[in-house]
Amino acid sequence: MQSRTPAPGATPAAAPRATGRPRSAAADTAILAATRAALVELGWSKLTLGDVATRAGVAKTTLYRRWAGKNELVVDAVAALFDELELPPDQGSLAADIEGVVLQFAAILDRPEARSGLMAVVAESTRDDDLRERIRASIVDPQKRLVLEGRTRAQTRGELPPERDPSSSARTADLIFDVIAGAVVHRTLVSAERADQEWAQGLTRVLLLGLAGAATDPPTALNQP
Amino acid sequence: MQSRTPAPGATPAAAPRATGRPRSAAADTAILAATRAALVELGWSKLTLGDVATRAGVAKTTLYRRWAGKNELVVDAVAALFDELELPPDQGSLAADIEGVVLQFAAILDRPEARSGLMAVVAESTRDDDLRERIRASIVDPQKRLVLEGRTRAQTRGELPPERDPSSSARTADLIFDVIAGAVVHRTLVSAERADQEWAQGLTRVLLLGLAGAATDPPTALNQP
Amino acid sequence: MQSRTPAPGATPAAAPRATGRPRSAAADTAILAATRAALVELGWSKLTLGDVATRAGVAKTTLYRRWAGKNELVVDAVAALFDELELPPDQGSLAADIEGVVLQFAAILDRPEARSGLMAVVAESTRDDDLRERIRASIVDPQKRLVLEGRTRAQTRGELPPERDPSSSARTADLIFDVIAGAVVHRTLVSAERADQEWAQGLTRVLLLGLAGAATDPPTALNQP
Amino acid sequence: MQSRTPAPGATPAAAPRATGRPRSAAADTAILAATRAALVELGWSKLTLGDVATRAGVAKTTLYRRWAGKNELVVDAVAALFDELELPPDQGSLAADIEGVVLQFAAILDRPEARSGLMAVVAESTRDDDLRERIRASIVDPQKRLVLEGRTRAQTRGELPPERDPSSSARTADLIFDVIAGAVVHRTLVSAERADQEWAQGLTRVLLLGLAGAATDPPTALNQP
DNA sequence: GTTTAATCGAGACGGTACGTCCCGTCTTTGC
DNA sequence: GCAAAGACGGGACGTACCGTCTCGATTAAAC
Repeated sequence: MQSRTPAPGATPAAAPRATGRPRSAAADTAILAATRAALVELGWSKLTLGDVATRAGVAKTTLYRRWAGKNELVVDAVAALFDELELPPDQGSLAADIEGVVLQFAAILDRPEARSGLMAVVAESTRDDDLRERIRASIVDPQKRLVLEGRTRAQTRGELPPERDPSSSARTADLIFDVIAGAVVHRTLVSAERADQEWAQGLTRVLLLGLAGAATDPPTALNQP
Repeated sequence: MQSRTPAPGATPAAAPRATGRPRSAAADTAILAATRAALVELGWSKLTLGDVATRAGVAKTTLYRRWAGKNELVVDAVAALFDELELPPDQGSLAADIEGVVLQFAAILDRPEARSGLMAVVAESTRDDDLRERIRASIVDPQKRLVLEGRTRAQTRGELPPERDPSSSARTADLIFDVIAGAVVHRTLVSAERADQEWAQGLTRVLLLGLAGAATDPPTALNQP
Repeated sequence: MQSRTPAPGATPAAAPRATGRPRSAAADTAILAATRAALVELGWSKLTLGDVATRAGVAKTTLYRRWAGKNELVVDAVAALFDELELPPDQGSLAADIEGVVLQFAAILDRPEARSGLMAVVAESTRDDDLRERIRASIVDPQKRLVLEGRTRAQTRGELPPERDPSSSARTADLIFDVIAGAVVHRTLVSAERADQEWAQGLTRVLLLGLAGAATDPPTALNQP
Repeated sequence: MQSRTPAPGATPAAAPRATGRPRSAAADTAILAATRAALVELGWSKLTLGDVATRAGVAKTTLYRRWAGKNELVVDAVAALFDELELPPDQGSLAADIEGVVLQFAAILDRPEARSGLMAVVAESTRDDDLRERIRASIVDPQKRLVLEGRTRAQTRGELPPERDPSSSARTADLIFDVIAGAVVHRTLVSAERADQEWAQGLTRVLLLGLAGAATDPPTALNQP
């Protein structure tokens, strides 16, 4: 999770240092919480690391010892919001599962610390490959997992046929993921409308019908009316 | 286009001031071009207004006389990229029209000045209603127009039935727009993959099949398999 | 007087810039006064440029625009104390003149802003030739002038013979100056005793007798008893 | 020598603690040597205690356990340079003795670790009485001893009359000491010229003639020419 | 041979000041 | 009255050291 030093909890077997005063684990928690609080109050652009340190009751140096900058810090702070992201208990149908995912994502984007924080780091990531990889690993991939789990469930239920071509299958999953995540973000942040249950149902319907048709029709058929 | 003073070109008849040296029209062009160049070289976060002024061969005061700040300036600079957005000549089918829109939007997002500039101002707009309105008026609405024009064309062609319920119709158009724009953005910036023709075809197919089904099936049918 | 930019008042004919807002002359005065006040209250080592700027009612940037650092600033601030250094009106005798110079120098070193400020910059100057030259020009040379004037007066009065060998004459003046200034500094700062009138008379007596003897006796006589 | 704890070697009888790991004697030596090395390389103002500790191969805590701060450490480090200060074997004349003292002091001030270190702690001592006392005890008094020894020798030789008034005698010794030390420091650090043998002879001559005259003439005679 | 206690290295900690960068405003001269 | 130029007060940056603290590991005298 840290940027400056490898996460110590990730590999408990390999302790990189055995000497010196150990880092305070409480500091990490306090800093991330303070970051989210500052995001809510001030937004990304007015958030300062000095202020975050003060809120966390921590020296600025402690903060810089763990994170390389504002971007990395906010990614970790926002990523924690996505840790609660779980595919809800089996709803009995693919449609209900998709709708659940959409609403869960919409609920996160309803939180002000996610709204400005998330888009801001995405904007920064357009010029920083490390940052994009960081976002992918700690924010995007956990979401994507839900899409893949949902498909597995649907296949178990028999709603979807088992996959034949793995590469085409991955491409489809990517497309669905971009559509779901992209639509929710665009609706919420650009169109500035709530992604409520009715809207989620509409999106789900279009997606399911589109996928059902795509599974049967040849891909090029639609371009030849 | 300006933020501080109403655009002089818009209403040439009503000149609010008649004395003193008139504002240089060339300065506006130079400033916006310099802004785009700085976005390409430096990205949003490292772009400074002082640097833009220097690049444009203009004093900082001149810049502040015309724009209220970085956000407003970048919105105008990026908005100019969307001026070229046009529904291409009738391709003969709804699918081709949609695909054209998708690719055109993808082409704009391929430009580095759009990538970071656009997302950054969207992030800022989450805490600034004026800015969001500004973005909507000069960037989002021109895109949305394409979706509406495409539907009209398809109705003229007979591919789509004429609208019955105007409110449901608007809701559907909004959904499509959020899906298209959101998917392209997510694919391009978050997943960091090119939105090429093959991908555009896949998205178009899902969309068309979804819409076709949604037009016939009752909305709730899918939730009751 | 400034370090960053050449003193504009020094060469009124050559104006280096004709455009832009001119520098505030009041700021210079306020900053130097604030520096002396901070020296009195805090001493050299606890003096911070940020604090000086605050006391002067000036931004830190304004201060850095004019001086390169703490050393240069303090040299100028202390140098102003030496501007008042004047050979007092003719006292009628060389002894009285010397005593006057000693007491005047002692009076300056009695001020706390001079005590720590002066020695600190001298210490720094041991590793910075520019700084030493700066000290020489604005602090030491004005003092030295008094010694030379005093000698001229004494020659006019007939107390001292006119100079024959200019180089030996300069060497003697340097020696006298090092003795006077060095003794006052050492007495005041190292021995930490007041250089009062009684002490000044003692120093003056030794100096005059030593010089009178040196003018008559051959230099090497004393080493051959 | 230490500041934090009483010097253990000074009073070997009174050991305040008898158990636990004893302090490393080698550490003291290494730290003082490292301090002098750092003074030579970096000068006073850029010398940091962390760097000294690293150079000495010692933890920062070890250093702080023995010295209270930079000032105290540097005083001890510089004081060691004055340990070698000895009145050279009897040269046969007061003049030669004085000249020897002057040259010996000049030799010490020729070393870069003394140049900036000494003046810097003197500057600090203007606001710290403990520090001044420390400097007096470990640096100034050893020098002063030479002056007193030189006078005793001269009296033994018959060059100087035995003292009659002890208080006036002490005053004269103080004056001579301030003149010698002050002149050498001023010549070396402020005038930035070498205090070589020729200069030392000049100073010695003035001093001896001055003292000889002062011993015979009434003090006030010179003010009434 | 244990115990005991102060030492050692290492390095994280809460702080303070640094000197720089940029902000958005202002005060000039000149067109 | 606008434009270029640049100084202004202000705020945040990221870094360097400060002097303190918490670690586990020595190390020698006391038991």
